[in-house]
Amino acid sequence: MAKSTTPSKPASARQRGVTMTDVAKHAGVSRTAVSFVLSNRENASISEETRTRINDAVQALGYRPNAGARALASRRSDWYGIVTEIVTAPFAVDIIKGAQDQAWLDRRFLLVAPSDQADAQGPNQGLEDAATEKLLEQRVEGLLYAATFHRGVHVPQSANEVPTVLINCFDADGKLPSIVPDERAGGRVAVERLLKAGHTRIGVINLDPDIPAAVGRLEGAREALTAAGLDLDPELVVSGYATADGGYEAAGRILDRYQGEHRPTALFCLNDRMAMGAYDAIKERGLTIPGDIAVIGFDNQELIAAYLRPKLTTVALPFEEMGALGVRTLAALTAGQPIIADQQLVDCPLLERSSV
Amino acid sequence: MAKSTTPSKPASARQRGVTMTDVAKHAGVSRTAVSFVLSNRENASISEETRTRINDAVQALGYRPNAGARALASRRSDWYGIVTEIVTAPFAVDIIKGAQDQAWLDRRFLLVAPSDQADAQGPNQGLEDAATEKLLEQRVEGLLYAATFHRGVHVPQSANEVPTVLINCFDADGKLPSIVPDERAGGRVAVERLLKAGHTRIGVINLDPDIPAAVGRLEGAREALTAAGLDLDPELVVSGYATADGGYEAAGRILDRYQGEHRPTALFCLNDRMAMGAYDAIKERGLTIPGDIAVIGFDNQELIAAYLRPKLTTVALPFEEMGALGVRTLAALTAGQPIIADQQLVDCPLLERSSV
DNA sequence: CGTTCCAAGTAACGCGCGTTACCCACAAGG
DNA sequence: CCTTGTGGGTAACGCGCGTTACTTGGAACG
Repeated sequence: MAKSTTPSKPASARQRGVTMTDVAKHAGVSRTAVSFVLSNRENASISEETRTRINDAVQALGYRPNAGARALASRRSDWYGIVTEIVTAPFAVDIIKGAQDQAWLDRRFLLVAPSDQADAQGPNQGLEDAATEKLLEQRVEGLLYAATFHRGVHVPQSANEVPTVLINCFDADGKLPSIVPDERAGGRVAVERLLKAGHTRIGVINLDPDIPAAVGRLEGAREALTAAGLDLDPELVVSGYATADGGYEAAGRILDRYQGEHRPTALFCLNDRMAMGAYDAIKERGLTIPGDIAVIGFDNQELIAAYLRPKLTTVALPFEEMGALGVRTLAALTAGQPIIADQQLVDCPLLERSSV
Repeated sequence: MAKSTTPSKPASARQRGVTMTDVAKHAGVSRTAVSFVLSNRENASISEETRTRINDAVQALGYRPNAGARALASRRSDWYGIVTEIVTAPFAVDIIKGAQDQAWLDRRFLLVAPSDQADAQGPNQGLEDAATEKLLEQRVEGLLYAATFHRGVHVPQSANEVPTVLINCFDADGKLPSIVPDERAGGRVAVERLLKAGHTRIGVINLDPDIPAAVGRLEGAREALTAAGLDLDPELVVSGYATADGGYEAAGRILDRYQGEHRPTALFCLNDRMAMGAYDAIKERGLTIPGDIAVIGFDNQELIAAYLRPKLTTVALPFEEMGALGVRTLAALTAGQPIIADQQLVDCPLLERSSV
C-alpha cells in the first residue's frame, strides 16, 4: 500500500495553484508577511506567533513556491546552464555529476543542454548556439561548457553575456576561465610509479601526438625520467589509434622489436582503451602482467580498468572534481569575485590496482 | 580573433534586459502587437509591414524572450523533469540522451535532478523527494523517473500531482505507466542467434536470479530452446556476481566440468561484464572465440563490447529509445491523451560483432 | 448619407512573487 | 500633553509577458 508514505502531506496539496495569497488568507495576514517569513528576511519584524501561524498555513495548504515567479520578481534565477556534448557522447558524464552535486549543495539548479561540437559537420550543426540561446532565455546566471576530451573549443558569442567557465576544454581564441586536468603531472606520476617499481626501460603507447592530452602526458613522463637521470628513448614511443585495436597493434610492434633484456619491462599506455589492447598483445606472447611486463594506463575508465584481469593501475581523470570546481568558480564569478586564475589545473590521482 | 563569429549579432545585445516593451517602442507599435507576432498567433490581424518592422526591431535590439515570464503568464512551462540516479551512477546515460534529444525536438526543456535511490542507506537519503519537490517548484509539466538498471522502485507521493512516466523501472506499488526493455525477447534473440550458428549445447552465465533482467532473459532463452525442440539444461546454468570476476569464475566452472563433446560450444552471458571475464577464462584454457566457444553478451556496454578481442556480439539495451519513448509518452499524457499502455516493452536489438 | 463590417491594432488585467514605502498603535521621554 | 521612536505589520508597484476585450479608421453596401 502506498498509503504509508508521507502521510503528513494533505490531500489538498494535490490541487495545483496554492498561492501565497491563499496562505496569507488562511493565516489571516498580508501576502507581504508571508513573503517575509518564507524568504527568512533578516530585518523583518514579524512576531514569533504570526510566524508560526504562517508556517502552519503553508503546511496545511501544501503550499509550494513558484520558482519562475520568484525568479521573475527577484531577478535572479539560481540557475546555471551547462552545455555539453557529454549527453551525446557520454564518456565524461562525471563532469555533470560533479557539477550537479555542487550546484545542489549551493541550492542551485543545473540546466543541461545538449551540444554536438564534437562532430562539427554533423546534422546538428548550430545546435550549440541554439542550446546557449535557450539557456539564456531561461535567464541562467552563468554558463558552463564541458567537453568529453581535453581540447580547445570555440564558444558561441552570446556566452559573453553572462559569466562563463570552461570544463575539460579551453577557449581557443579568448580568455575565458577554464578548468582542465593536469596532464603533465599525471604523466609524471604514472612514470614515477613505474620507476618506483624498478622499471627503467619503459615503453610508451602514445595517442595522436597533437592533442593536449598526449602533449602533456608525454611531457610529464619525460620529466619523471629526467629527474631519475634517465632519458625518454624516442624508439620506445609508438603511436596508434586511441582504441583497443590501436593499443594492441602498437604494443605488439614494440614487444616484437626487442628481445631479452632490451625488451621494455613496462608500458605506459596513454589511455585505458589502448591498455586494454596492450593486455591482449602481452598475453598472446605468453608474457604475464605485471610479472614480465607492467602496464599503467590513463583515464580510469571504470568499465575497463576495474574489470581487466589483472585490474589496471591507471591515472584518473578528475572529471567529477572538475565539474564541482567549475560550479564553484562560476559561483565566485557571479558573486562578483575576481577570477581565481585563467586556467586551473586539477590533479590526476594515481589509482593503484594490480598491473604494476 | 573571435571577431569573425556571428557578426550579425549587434553589440547592444550584450546589455541585458531588452524587453518586449523596448521592442515595441523601437518598432512604434504596442507591446501587444509584438507579443502577437512573436508567438505567431493565428488569428492576429497584423499587417505584413508592421510584422517585418517588429521582427527588425527584435533583431536590432537583440531581444531574447524571458522564458520564466512567459511561463508565468501562459501557465505552461514547456519543461519536463527527470529524476534519476544515472547522474550518480552513469551506467545508462543514454536514457538521458534519448530523452533530452526528444524533448529538444518537441521544443521542450529537460530539467535533470539527481537521485540516490540506488543506495537507500546512503547519506543522501531523501534526496529523491527533495529533487522531486524542486522540480515541482519549477512547475514542470511532467516527471520522468529513470533507473540505472531494470527494477521496481517507489516514487515519491508528490509525483502524483503531475503526469509521470517511469523509464527502465516500474512502479512497485502503483500503476504509473512505465517503459522497460523487453528482456524476454532479448534473451530469445540471443539464443536464437546461437542456435542459428549451429550451437545446441549452450551454457548460460546467469545473474542474480531474482532481478527482472535475469528472470526475463532466462525465460527468453528457454523459449528459444523450446522452439528448437531443445531443453534448457539446468546443469548448464551457473550464476555469479555481475562482474568480470564473476563471469571468469562462472565460465571457468562450466568449462572445467565437461570435456570433449560434452563441453558447451557457446556461452550466453547475461551481461557484458561477465562476458568480459568469460573471455579470459576461455582464452586461458587455450580455447578460441568463436572457434571453440562462441560467446554472446547482453547490455552492449560499448566500452567493453566494442573493445574486447574479438569484439563481442551482444544484445543491446535500448536506453536511448526508452528515454525518447518516455518523453513521447509524457507528451501524450500532458496533452490529455489516454495512457498508451500500462507498461511498454522496448525491443533489445541484437548487435552482431565477431564472437559468434 | 447612414449603417455595417472588417482589418489593424491597443488598453488593461493578471500570472505569483519580491520589495519599498508607508501606516498605526503604543510606550517612553521630556 | 506632545514628540519620538519602535515593534508589527500592510498597500501598492513592478518583474516580463499572455490574453481578452475594446477601439478606430476606412471600405462596402443599401
